[in-house]
Amino acid sequence: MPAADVTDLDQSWSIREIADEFDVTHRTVRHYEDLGLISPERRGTTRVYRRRDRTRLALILRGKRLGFPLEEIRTIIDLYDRPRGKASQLEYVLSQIDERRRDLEQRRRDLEDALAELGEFERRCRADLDHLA
Amino acid sequence: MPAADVTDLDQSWSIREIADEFDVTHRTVRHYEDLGLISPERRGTTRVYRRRDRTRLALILRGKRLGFPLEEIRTIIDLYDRPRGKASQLEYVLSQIDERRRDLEQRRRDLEDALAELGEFERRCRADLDHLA
DNA sequence: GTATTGCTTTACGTTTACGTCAACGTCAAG
DNA sequence: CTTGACGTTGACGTAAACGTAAAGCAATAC
Repeated sequence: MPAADVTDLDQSWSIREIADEFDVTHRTVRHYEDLGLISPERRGTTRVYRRRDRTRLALILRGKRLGFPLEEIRTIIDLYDRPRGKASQLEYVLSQIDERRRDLEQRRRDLEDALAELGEFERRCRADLDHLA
Repeated sequence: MPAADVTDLDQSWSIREIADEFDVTHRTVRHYEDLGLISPERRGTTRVYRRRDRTRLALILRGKRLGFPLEEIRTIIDLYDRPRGKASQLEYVLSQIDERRRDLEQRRRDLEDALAELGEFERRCRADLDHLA
């Protein structure tokens, strides 16, 4: 029996299907294509999305949740996909990785701070509440 | 001798001073005021920023680094500042805190995933590089 | 057949987050 | 007293990230 799940390399989806699945509109998906973030195959004029496109879309959406602009997300995705046969290219990619990590770690610090403050605030609120009872 | 640092409750700053200090433009600061995120005193027509405004600005900018829209940031700041004398109000605040925490924790998961992927990618790049040498 | 459904492109509209003038007040320095 | 430096309020511009409407092709549904 043929695999019917996502691990099937030959499986494909329509724009509506992946849009629904990732909970975005088809317009959004096309917008990402306009910006060069995904480039689905075409069957005639119709877009055909494969596993690779799903992976990219997932990366894009996570990047968005993290607050990155689409252009920056594109450079990140391109970084992952860029050919890196020569040492000089690899060195460059490694430097980019380093830059990205710094960015992400700054965000993590901000996030931890925000969560800590939230926790402290909650503690005070609960104390106030206890005091009222 | 009078305290000359930020802990001085009476200290105040001009729009230019805090803009420079937080590395934003005065236009940005005024924009935040238009949206009701900060409301500095006025000496005549001139804006006067105090410690409370600095705290808010810091919160705003961290929110921005985390990718929150300004309107959402306002609801968060208002949450911190809202009067919460009655139990019903405290309950509401606590529910809001819970919602915010969920959001932040989702972001943290995304962030951890992104960092993990980046680490794995770096590992592969370094392996490729070693293989070339 | 025609009608509906789903895909396509083109193109203009909208919201957010400011940038960028313009036009003016005000206060200290020269 | 005029020149700057810094402040003010509009008001319009812009880039990003889509939304939305128009108009058309193409296959299935009746």
